[in-house]
Formats: sequence, structure tokens, C-alpha cells
Amino acid sequence: MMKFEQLAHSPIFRGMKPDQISRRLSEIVYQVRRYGKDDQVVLMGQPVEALMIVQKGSVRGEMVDYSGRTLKIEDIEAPRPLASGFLFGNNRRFPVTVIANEETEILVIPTGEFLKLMQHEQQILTNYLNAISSRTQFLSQKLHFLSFKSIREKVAHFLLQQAGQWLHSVELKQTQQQLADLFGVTRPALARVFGEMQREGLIEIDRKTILLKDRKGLNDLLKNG
Amino acid sequence: MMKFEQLAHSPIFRGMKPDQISRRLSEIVYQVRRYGKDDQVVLMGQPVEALMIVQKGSVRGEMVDYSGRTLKIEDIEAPRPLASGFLFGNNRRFPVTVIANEETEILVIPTGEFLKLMQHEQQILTNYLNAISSRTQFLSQKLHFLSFKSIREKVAHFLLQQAGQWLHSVELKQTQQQLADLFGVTRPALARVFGEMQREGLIEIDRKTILLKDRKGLNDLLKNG
DNA sequence: TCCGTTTTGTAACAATTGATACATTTCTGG
DNA sequence: CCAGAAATGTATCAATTGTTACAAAACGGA
Repeated sequence: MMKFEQLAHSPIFRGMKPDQISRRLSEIVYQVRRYGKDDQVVLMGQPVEALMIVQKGSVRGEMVDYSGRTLKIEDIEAPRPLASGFLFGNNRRFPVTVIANEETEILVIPTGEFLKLMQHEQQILTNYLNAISSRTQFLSQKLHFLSFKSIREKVAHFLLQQAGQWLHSVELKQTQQQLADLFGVTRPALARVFGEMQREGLIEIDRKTILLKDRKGLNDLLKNG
Repeated sequence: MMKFEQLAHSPIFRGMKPDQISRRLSEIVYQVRRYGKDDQVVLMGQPVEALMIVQKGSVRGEMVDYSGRTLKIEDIEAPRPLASGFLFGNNRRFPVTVIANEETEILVIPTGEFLKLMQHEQQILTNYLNAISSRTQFLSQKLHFLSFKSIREKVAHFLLQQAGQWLHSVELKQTQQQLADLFGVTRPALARVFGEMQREGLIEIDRKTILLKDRKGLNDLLKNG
């Protein structure tokens, strides 16, 4: 069936053949809900009691701030799941209000049924575990990066990370502007730090190539900063 | 057996009776490794190919910085698992080097066997899913909090979050110093912002009670900052 | 209640970064 | 090779926060 073809590309059913998906789904209780344009799918704060996968169409997540204005957060298109990270854990509530962008079909698998699915089909289990683990790892890394306060620290950490253990130079693959955005600082501020570090003999810059002249010095920035 | 009694309190086997744990473990392949004080358990960067649970004793995680110095990160005592968030996902490597603090026993369950365990015992599956989901949710919230740059924004967000939708005042449960640490700023800087916001008529402070006089004003800080 | 400790309010100054502007260099397509 | 665009280096000033210090207020136990 066409819809299982589509689902085979979703993060949850990845690696399974459409007929396998069909067979597994037939073993459990699930439903398909249809929404029209601008229909509300879920309300922020509602308990998450099922895995919901956008099967056709797309939805958007919106947050309502404390004074009542709405703010679009993200789009989710088929065949991606929504709020898959809030199906388990302490906080099982939708972090956003979800609204259909167009004619949309959503596959709804109650949490209990999804557990069965994972127990019966190892591929689904590993897919789901990989998905939420990857997310945790991503967040964890991002958080570690944000723990460096000053621009000097961020630059030092970035360069040492990029260079690894043996390389003595780093090839920048992005512009200063992109790097500044990554660090969450302004471009002139970043350029200033590059300039300072070069004058201090920590690094040497030639176009996109940065030579690490004083690894120990760069390191000390990460502790004594 | 004593050790299963202990394991019943671990995040992974929580909610199971010792004899249930014993029975489930008998269905799979696992091993128990013993370490003496200061023995190295795993090396940073090694692939994570098994779930490891400290069954007796305790271990510490250490990171080696770029210049070779070691830095203690955290202690893990029985009956907690180590690196349980790195068993799946893109980055399946130990983020730290792990060293035994004392005579230590570690239960080692290869990833494939752990998958079987989760498929056979729903309690273990939900325990594990809850554990890593909670961690994701925690990190996600922390990251969102860090997205507010200025202290004013952090304070406004914190107060509105604490107050919820209806309350008009917030009872501080921690000292300014603790709050400042939570925000990652210095205490005088935080006190200054409190003072400013009070002078501006946004809030009114009486001891540990903060009255929100202008919710809309606080809100605007979150956007226009 | 009284005294020592902790917490809080406040100030002055230094350090860092953002905002903005502009000249220079490098890149890119013709 | 050339011209326009993009990227980079640099400067100035404003805003924010850290640092340090000290006094007032609140707290807690004898």
C-alpha cells in the first residue's frame, strides 16, 4: 500500500519493508486521524499518550507565550513523528500546540501498543532508541559547548576539537559569519578574538588555515578562563 | 541473592523483584567483571558495546584534556549504570575514562543481549526509555534556558515559568546565590537586575516573595531582548 | 534577647561583547 | 584580467556583566 511505502522512510520504521510494516501494524491497535488545513491536532500541555506520525501532509508546532501571542516553532512533514521525545520520561506533555498546514493524515499508535511493537520488532526498537539517543547526544554536546563563556574559550575549544590529537592546523570549512552564528556571537567580536590570539602567538592565520602554535596555551584558556 | 537485591534499586531494573531479575538474566549472556582500586574500567573513546551497571563499589569518570592533564567529572556508585546514554545513537563511544574507586563489580550486558532483555521484559524497556527520555527532556529544558542571553531575560523567564498561568507571585525556594549559580551569573549581577526590575515596576520583592506586577512587561523582555 | 553568621542591597571599576561603520582583501563570473 | 560581490580586519562607542568591597538586613542558635 502506498502509505506503508511512505512510512518505510520514517525514522521509526526505517529499514523495514512496507509489507513488514503492514504485518506488524496489523498486530496492534492504532488509528489514522485526518485533519483539514488549520485544524488543531494537539494542544500544548496535553498529555502525550500515543506516538503520532505524520503520514501525509504536514503540521506546524506553535507555542503560546505568557501574554497570549503565538509563535511558530517548527514544521514537521511526512513521514516524521511528532513529540517522539515526550512519549516517555518525566514530562509526557506536548511542548507545543500542533496545527495542520494542509490536508493531513496522522498515524496514532497508543504508547502501550507502541511498546508491543518495539518488543515484537527489533528494528523498531533500535530505530526508536537510536533516534532519542542521538538527540540526547546532540543536546549534550551542544550544552557542553555552551558551557564555555567567553569567545576565547569557545574558539580554543573549537580549534582543539577540530584539530584532534595530532593535527597542527585546522582548515575552516565555513566563513567567519557562519562560525560566529555557531558560537552565538557577532562576527566582528569573533574576528577580534582571532586577531588577538594571533598577536599573542597562540595561533597563526592564513586565509582559511589556522595553525595552532601553542596548544598548551590554548588549553589553559579552557581552565583559567 | 544479595546482588539482585541491589540491582532491583538500579534505574534499569527498578520495579522488578530480585527473583524476576535473576530469571531474566538467566535467559541471556552476560558477565560480571571485578576491578581493584584505581583499575581502569574503560578508556575514553572506546566503543560502547555493552550496558555496564556498577553492582558493587563505585567508579569515577575522568576526562583527559588536550594537554594531557586529567580532570574528574563524576562519581558513579552502585547500582547505577555507566554511559547508558551512549549505548545507542550516532556516538557510541565512552565520553570519559572510567576508573574504579575501590573494589568494584560491574555487570556487563552486551548491547544485543540488552535488546533481548528489553523485548522480553516490558518493565526493563520502559525503565530504559524513561531514563533516557527524562535525560533528553532535562537537557532540552536546560538548553532552552540558556538560549536567553541577558540576565533580565533569564529572570523574566524564570519568574513566569515559576508562576505558571494564574499565580501572581513566586516564592523563592533558594538563595540569590543559588539562583545566580543556576543562571550561571554572579550574585551581585543578579541582585542588580532584581533591583532594576523592581524600580521599573515590573516586580515587587518582599523577602523571598516576588510579586509579578507587570506580566506583559516581563513577557516583552523575552522577545525584544 | 543577643551575637555571630548568612543573606541581601549597593556601589565603583574593569573586562567583555554587541552594534555599527568602513577600508581592505579575497573570491567569482565574465 | 576586470568588476562587483563577498569576506575579512579593524576601530569606536554603548551596553552588559564580572569583580571586589562593604554595609545593612535577616536569620538562627545559645
